[in-house]
Amino acid sequence: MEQLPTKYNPADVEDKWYAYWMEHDLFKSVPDAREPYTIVIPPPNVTGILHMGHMLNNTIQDILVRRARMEGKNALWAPGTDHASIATETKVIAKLAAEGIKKTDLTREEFLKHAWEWTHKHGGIILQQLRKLGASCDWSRTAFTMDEKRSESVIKVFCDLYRKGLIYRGLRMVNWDPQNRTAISDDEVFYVDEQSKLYYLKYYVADDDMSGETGSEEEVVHRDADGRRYAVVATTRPETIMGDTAMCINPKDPKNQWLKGKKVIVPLVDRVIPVIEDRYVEIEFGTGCLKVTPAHDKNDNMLGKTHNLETIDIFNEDGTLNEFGGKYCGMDRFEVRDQIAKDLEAAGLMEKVEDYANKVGMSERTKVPIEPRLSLQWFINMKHFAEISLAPVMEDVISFVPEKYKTTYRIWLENIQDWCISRQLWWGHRIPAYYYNAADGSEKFVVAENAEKALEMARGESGLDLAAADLRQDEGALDTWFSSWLWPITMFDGINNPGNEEINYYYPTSTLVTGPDIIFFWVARMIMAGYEYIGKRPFSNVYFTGIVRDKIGRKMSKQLGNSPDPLELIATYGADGVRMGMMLAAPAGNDIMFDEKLCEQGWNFCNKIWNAFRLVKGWEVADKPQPETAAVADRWFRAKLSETIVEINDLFSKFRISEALMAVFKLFRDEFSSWYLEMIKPAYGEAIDKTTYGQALGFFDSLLRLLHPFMPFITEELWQHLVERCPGESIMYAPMPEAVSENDEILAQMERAKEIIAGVRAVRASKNIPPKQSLTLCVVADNVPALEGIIAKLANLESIEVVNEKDPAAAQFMVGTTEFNVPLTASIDVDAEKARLEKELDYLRGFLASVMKKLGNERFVGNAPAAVVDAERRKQADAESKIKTIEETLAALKQ
RNA sequence: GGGCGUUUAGCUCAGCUGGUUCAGAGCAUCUGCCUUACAAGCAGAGGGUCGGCGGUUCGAAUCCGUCAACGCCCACCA
Repeated sequence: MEQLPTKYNPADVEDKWYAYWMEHDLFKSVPDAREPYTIVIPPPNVTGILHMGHMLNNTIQDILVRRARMEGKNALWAPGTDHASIATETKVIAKLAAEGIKKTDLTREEFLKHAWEWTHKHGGIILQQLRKLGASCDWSRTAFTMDEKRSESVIKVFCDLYRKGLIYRGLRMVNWDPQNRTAISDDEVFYVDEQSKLYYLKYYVADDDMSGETGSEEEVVHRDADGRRYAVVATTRPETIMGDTAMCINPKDPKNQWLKGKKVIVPLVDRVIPVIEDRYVEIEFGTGCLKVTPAHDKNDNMLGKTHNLETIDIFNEDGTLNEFGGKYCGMDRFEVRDQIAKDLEAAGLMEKVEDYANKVGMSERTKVPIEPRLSLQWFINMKHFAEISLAPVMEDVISFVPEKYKTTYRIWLENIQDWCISRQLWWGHRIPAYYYNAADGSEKFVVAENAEKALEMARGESGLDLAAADLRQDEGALDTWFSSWLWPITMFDGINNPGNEEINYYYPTSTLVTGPDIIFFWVARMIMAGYEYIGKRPFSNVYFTGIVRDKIGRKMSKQLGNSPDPLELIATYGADGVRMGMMLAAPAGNDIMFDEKLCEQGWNFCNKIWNAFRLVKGWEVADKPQPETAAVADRWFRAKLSETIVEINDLFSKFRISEALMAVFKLFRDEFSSWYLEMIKPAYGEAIDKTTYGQALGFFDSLLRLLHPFMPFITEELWQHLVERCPGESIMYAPMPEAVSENDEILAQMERAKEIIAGVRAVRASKNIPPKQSLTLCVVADNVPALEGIIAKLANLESIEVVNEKDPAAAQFMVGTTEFNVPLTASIDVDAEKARLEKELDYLRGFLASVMKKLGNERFVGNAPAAVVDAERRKQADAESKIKTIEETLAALKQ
């Protein structure tokens, strides 16, 4: 053991132990009689790569699962990936584009071939990366949202919900992503502030009799040089005027009363549209006149429905204008905006242009502005799901950590909108709807698990002798979240094979660890699916992690380049160091300010553990009696360990994982290394007794086990070398240490002894006395402090003496109300000592005054609980005693 | 516009149902040490009127009100 290097090198051990764990199938779980502990991984995008968010998230999951395993539970961490419909399709399109291939030139089959190639090439890289982190997933179960079992489940669920009437097809305003040419759900839209323009357009009155102003003086009537009257409409989207089918005013708007019942002419387009009235229009905004484009705005669409307006869709799927765009046909919507502004200006139809700050809805995936668009899509009626999923969370059947997300969850459910689940994409689960022409020529459809069944149904419903070729399957795919919401169920094949052994055993899962950004997308919907299909919660706890930010609080992003490469971090600091760094920065529920220095701290700690191990294993062991100090040290550390275990258990129960890590960290570094090991350390060149050595190894073993969930690699390495182990044995299955009886007395004695030792050390520091020079400690009291031997050893004292008289020439310090003197050979600096004591005295007198003030207050003494009053009396006595001692010392110094 | 949350040491945070864990931890800083495991370390030390103001109370970092700053979520007036 002596030849162990003084520095810990993670690279020497990490891959070795991961291979060992795999080789011995130690991550594997099958149902048995033990209590299960299940975590399903939030499936990362199949072609994604590891980022810091994954590091945090997966470190937490691994800590929880490793701990559960050591607590004797049958722990399973089930891994897998998500096909990420829109994200992957976007990437594949980009890759093909780089090769000069357009998606539109490919057939569905050809495109999917490319997509699968891409998936196989990049798929699962992220899972390989997780192994570097030490993730103890049962890889034999690796699932994919688009593999056979999961796909079958998704289609089944779609058909089932359709038959239950919870899925319907409808023509609705949806968020259209013109780049990917697909609808997306409301949740996939994000709004950005944009500095844009507000264009004021002139809408001339049709068939104007040019009569003078009638009505009130408040009316605002515009006239051109010829006296023709026009209304002014403010809009941010002049390019949509081709789709205008009305102008709308508020019936109560005094400015615009004169427009009532009139018709106006759409500028440039020259189409005549009616002026309608609706209270929806804000009188104060712009001119109070609103152009209504029912095809291209959600609210306009509502107006259109109310007022029976015509709907003119002027856009193609890709955001260019169609034939209704007239001369702008074929141009992109934003080009048209610029061009039409110029044309309006030239035609004298633009009153003015103002700067205007507004928000624009963007597609989360492609970052292009979404286009509200009327289209036929598939929806889930969410009312039913909201009903079954609200109570469990509000009543803590499923507990959210931190709790604040309960409110977020409730509000979302209370305002829930139907979920648009169809996407005009190819990469994903294809919608199992089949269209055919009925006898009257109209298009009908059936929903079925497969084409054969669909054909059968279509024949039945139509009465026609349809052939397979007469059916056309819906071209669209399902929203990715429509498969993810089943993840905790389909992981155990609970849809295809309800009530199977695995679903019965592993479901409900224990804890879900995820980010609050997908609380609606995923967490809420899993709860819905869980209750709908299993009738039980999908998980007991949801732990929401924070967002990983850089040390100055910016979100990590590729653009900023402020996101470190996780694998490089692991290469530099070791997985254990990085895991500790992540956890140190991650208090529950807060965003984490990641600083690489924390990983360094993690590695430093590994080094500390390593060197403590070198020390202990380097001792020569002899068969000789145990010294009293070592026996005391053993009793004390046993109590300290128990105390910390209780604390850690409590912290884990509250998911305060970073605090639990801090507790183990301090236990190891401060209590074990700095105190315990120093207490039992044999004198130079001497051997340690067998008893103490065995106890020290036992403590080391316990500490490694406590640390293992946080730092799996170094703990396995050292645990294996601590004593002889059998092949296949692993700390992964060593039981988590449990608290034995606590011994409050020795803990208190030790805390006092530490203060005394620190007092002597402070004297050494201030007087420049080398640690090697032994000293005498005088106690101005009736007896020697407890744990005398320990104090003498750690403070390097040749004796501890009880004295009645204080020694004015000695260095002095107090612990509690007891005074200690350290006689010195050299004379002390009287002035400095006086100044120090005066300062102390000032503080104590102030403190005493505040205590006396309280005790002098009748209402305090009368109203406060007796225990509190007693405590104040004790403070008083202590302070008085200390003051007396210091005054005496000062008096002695002045002589 | 609506809601939620945050504000405590230079930084990141802990302080639950008011009073001996009440002003704490880690990091950073300063001082001294290459002490026979570790200088990636050890031993000491300094540092905050707990965002402002008001209130309740014998007593407030803690409860209430109010203001301010910041963050997040939802909605989306063209």
